[in-house]
Amino acid sequence: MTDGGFCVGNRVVLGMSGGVDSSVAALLLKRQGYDVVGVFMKNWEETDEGGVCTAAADYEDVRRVAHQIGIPYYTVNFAKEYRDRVFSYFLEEYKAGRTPNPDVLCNCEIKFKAFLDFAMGVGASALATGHYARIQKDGQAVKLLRAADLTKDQTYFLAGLTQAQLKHAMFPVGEMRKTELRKLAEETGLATAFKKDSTGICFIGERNFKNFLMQYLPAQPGDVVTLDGRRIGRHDGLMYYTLGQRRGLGIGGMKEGSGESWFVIGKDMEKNFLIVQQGEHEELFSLGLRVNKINFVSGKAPAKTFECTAKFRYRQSDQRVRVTMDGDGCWMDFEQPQRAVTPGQWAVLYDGEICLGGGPIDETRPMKQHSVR
RNA sequence: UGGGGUGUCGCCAAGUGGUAAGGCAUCGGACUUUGACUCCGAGAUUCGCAGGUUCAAAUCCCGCCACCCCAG
Repeated sequence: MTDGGFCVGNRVVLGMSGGVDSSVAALLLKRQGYDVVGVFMKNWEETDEGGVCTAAADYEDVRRVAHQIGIPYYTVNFAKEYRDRVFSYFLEEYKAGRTPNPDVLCNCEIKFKAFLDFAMGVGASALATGHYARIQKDGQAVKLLRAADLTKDQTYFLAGLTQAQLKHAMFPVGEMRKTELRKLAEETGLATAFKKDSTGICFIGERNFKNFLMQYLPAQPGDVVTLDGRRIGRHDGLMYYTLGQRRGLGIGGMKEGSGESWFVIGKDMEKNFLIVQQGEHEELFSLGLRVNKINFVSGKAPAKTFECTAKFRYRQSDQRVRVTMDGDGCWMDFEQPQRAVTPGQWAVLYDGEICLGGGPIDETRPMKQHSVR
């Protein structure tokens, strides 16, 4: 065993999506001598707008890659678990006017819970995925580190995981750069070598987001208003918009005004107002935030108060913050005002390479208090 | 049915004889395993309508239509 001693057996269950990353993960694990079992998760039953079930095509890719590499492959279905533990939360958050991040929860509840249980149940000593992240052994504990390829780092989505979960996790592609990975896939002739990276909510896929939400959350049209109370448009429902959003407002070319774009700066759930402002101003920024329930990968906060960096949404550059623990949650004060920090999204903390953990944003401290009229 | 003003892409708006700026919105693409932001690209053979002058008009002339304002 040269895997750092995280597992006692030789069997590894690998979650295979049908994408190039998990395909290469399979290749690497196989080459390292593991007893690799590829498993495709089908966690969403519906077809896309075109009536196409993309899961079938993805599973076909899993089959081809598994054949090429010479590993067995299976499929599991956690659609019920996904609906109960992820999608229901997702809808509740939107109803409450927030902007949830289902994929962070999916990792906590599905991939590294239901799926991990499944893997353990079939005798695997570890569960591997194609995530771009790294795990480092630290005594009895494990640390979650950013991926070697910082442009692909996905630790943001893994910040909700615990020691118990990460001790059984393997991220084979975490040390690779994406370009190297593509090259390896191509050289090996993997069927997925040139497959386009997938985006969209994991397991649900790319959609016209608004139309998708409309299927579950009926439209509740209301007024689009400015801070001084002018009604300058109509919206289809507050849940279809997020803070900082520009497109889809349909506001343009008014006689008065600066000619700049309009952005969503707030929602008045009581009055069903979508509050917008022209141009990027203080009302769009916040100085701090609160997380009511924060997870630390290590199991506990590093200190009562500490400084580190943080991301408030995926692919944002790190920002310096001061964290002050408060019960199960904490406050974060930003060194620099941050644009469009949005409740429901995750605030994820980093200490250099180490992902410390994170939690969903519950409230923000606006740079400038504002309310309509 | 008196006077004045205005009609240029969905909206705002340059352009006053030389062959339709720009902004917002919209659409397409890139980026992206959330939702956004961002970036790139596209668009009026046509200037309320119909004639006329001119080598050439959105820009000049004539008529009509629509809207606005002030008077009544």
